[in-house]
Amino acid sequence: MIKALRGMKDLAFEESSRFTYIIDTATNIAKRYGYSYIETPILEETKLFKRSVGESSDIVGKEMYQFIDKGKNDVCMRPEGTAGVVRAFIQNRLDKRQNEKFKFYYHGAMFRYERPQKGRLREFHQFGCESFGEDLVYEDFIIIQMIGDIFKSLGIDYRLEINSLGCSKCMPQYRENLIKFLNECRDELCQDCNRRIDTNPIRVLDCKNKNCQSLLINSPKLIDNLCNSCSSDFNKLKELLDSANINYSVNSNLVRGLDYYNKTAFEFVSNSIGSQSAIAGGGRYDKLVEFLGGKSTPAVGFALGIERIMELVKMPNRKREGYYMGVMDSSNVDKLFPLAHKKRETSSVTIEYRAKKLKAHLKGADKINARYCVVIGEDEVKNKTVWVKDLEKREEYKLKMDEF
RNA sequence: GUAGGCGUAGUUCAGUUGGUAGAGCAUCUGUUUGUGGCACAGAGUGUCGCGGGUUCGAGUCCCGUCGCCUACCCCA
Repeated sequence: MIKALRGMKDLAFEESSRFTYIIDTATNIAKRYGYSYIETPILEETKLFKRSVGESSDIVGKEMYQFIDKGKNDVCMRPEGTAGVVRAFIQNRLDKRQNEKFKFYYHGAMFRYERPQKGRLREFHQFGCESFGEDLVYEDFIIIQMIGDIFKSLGIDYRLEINSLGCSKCMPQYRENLIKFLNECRDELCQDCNRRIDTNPIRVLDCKNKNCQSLLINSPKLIDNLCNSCSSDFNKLKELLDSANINYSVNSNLVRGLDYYNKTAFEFVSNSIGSQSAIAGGGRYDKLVEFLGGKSTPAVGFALGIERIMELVKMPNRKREGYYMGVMDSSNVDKLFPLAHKKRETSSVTIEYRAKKLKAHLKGADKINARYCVVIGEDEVKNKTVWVKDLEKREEYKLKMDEF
């Protein structure tokens, strides 16, 4: 038997309806916040991700679906969504329209070659938003509020953690201080952290190792070393969240996995889906557009992990909907087709081609959760009528075929 | 890549010290005339993941292999 590849899944029935429900809900809310849809290719030049996500990250270092295509291009399947959107933003010269704001939402498959586990697949799906051209911290707040709206609408409980990663003024200095601190306790830190000190020292901060965390209690904190601008933006953000009654906690060790973030960083976390608990993450990335060759443009964005959210979402109760049609004598099936076609202009219709007893038809209609069970039997043929039962109201009636 | 757990019917699982393969759910049919969800009765379905080995005999024991799940790492 041919099976789907490891870490790749089919979604059908109840699962696929949860999947589309999440996307529909997020889409509606994003539109209300002024976002419009952008579709970008799954396959991109490998360079794009190496430059944006960063070669020090595991995503680029060892998790990409990367290959040489038949035209000898070094390509890879996107491991995340932001880089492609930024590339499209620059390629379409939107960066040149400096006073305009652009807001895009997207959703689609992302690929990372990792060992699958709960909440982590090799092909997974994200819904995300990217806002370009706004450097005011208000936009950071509005984006967080929007994610809050999406989770509220989906009936999902979450914890919000925020941090500031500083900017090119305050980060380098902090980074040096941190490296100095880490080198002092190097021998006591775990192996992974020792590697990270050289590759990406900021990442040591969110090491899960308990021993490392206890050593880090005394590490210099970035939020204590922010420059004036970063610090006042961060305070403003907290103030806005407070006044909007959005609960959050400041996690000074919160680091984004991708290198392009600066200033505001946030993560929405759930306690009830196992180890992979981040259900949304994002922040500001003011340098990325310029870094990818565009004109300097501030930007903020986020992404939701759809599969992780699927574990949490409470679906609204499914209502009875549409028509089920059947006959009691096989010679009459043809009579259903024009009736069904007419109803399909506005409703969903399922036709049972096989003749059955009335009881079996009612069961069939019930099983597919139809609102109406429509049956043609002996009497109906004689009188040119159809028999209709409203399965919800439990009422039945007969209609002339032409009036149906 | 590492560690632990698990692979038996469509599905969830049971299967005692090795002795011809089981249950619930689902499906289909019936419970006398054309009335759903409930109840009752009946029916079908298996390369016991795959390959070796031990044995008169293996779902059960041993070895190998593949797959799935969870966790580490990393991240949404």
